Amino acid sequence: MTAGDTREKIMAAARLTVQDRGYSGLSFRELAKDVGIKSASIHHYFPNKGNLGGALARRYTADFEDYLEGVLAGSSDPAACIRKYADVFRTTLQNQNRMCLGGIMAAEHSELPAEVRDEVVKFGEMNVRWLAKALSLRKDADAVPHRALAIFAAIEGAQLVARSRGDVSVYDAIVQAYRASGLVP
Amino acid sequence: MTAGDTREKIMAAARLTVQDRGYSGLSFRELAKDVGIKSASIHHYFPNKGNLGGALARRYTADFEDYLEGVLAGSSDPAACIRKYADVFRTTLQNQNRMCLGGIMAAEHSELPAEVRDEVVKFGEMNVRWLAKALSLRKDADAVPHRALAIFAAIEGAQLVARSRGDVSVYDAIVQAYRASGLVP
DNA sequence: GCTTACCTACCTATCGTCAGGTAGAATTAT
DNA sequence: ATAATTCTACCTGACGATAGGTAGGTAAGC
Repeated sequence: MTAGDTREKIMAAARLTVQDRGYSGLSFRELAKDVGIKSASIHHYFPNKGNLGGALARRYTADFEDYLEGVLAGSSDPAACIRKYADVFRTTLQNQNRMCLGGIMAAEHSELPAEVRDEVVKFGEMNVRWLAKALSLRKDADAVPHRALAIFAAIEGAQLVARSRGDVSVYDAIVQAYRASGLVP
Repeated sequence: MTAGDTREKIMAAARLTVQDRGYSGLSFRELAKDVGIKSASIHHYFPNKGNLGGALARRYTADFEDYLEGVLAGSSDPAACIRKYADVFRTTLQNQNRMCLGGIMAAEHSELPAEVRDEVVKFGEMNVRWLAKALSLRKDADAVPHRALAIFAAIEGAQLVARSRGDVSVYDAIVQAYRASGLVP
């Protein structure tokens, strides 16, 4: 097997599980079964669950940031960029009613080891930073940092509510209302 | 002990725990310790965890609805009513960084028994119904149902993000931005 | 020969749940 | 009025399942 392959498989499977069942719902035994190894072997790559959770969130943030930078590089229209941003959360919902890793982990805040909590905060900060950049593409934009934070929170909330209903069209309706109100460009 | 007193104590303690650690974080043994009885005794009042969770969410919805009806009875200004609505979520955060029961349970969607899921949906529906009533106090209000849904989602998201940061002022900043954008009256 | 990448086997802790018991209050029968 | 019965509100003590984690072994590759 290629070097680092198993580690990647573990992270990929773990991410999908956490996005569905949360960090608390992630178990080494089930994860090992998904990957095709034994649970003890996961400890070869991640000494403990907190370490795995932290790595997961860090990677999630990095991957998302990469994608978003690409979006920003390909368009200078805030509305178009933020539409693509919202589409990511929509796609996640469509993927078997999954949630944003940062969102589901935020809800689990009090059950999280410190190293995971820190990464969840960083994920949020990255989102807000990017949204602020996207908003700033329009020269007359004002109150950018607060508005970026609000859009991030609103999108997370839309996903949360839509997930509880098990209905992507609820997400669409909410985001549409955000646009109608002027919150989202 | 007064009849029904223990049952009420169980529900009160369980509600606080779930608002902090989620439905998955609620254990019969810890709950029993909080109440001052043995874990097996909880089954005398609630046959199983799903039943307790359902009862919890139902009560949470009813209590909140009672409060909100009072708000609507005391004012005919949408902005004032919805400010009081948002203040409830703020107070919850101030109560040791707790979350709305409906919000935290929504994140746990895939781990929830059907009877709890149903109550979570009903909680959301009640919120949206009330927000629609509050918005309709202004005669020229339009797109009321969608806007009500959007406000509910946005407030839940604001609470989620603020909780992950452990900072109520983040909630305040987000809600302020909602108002500035026109989403929230 | 040492490292890497696994494995088996086990540990301790905790989970929801249940069978069965008990003291006392309430109800019913005589 | 008293005795018999049943109900309420708990208890003890255990069940099987599952959790994260660890010690130590093995087989392959450099």
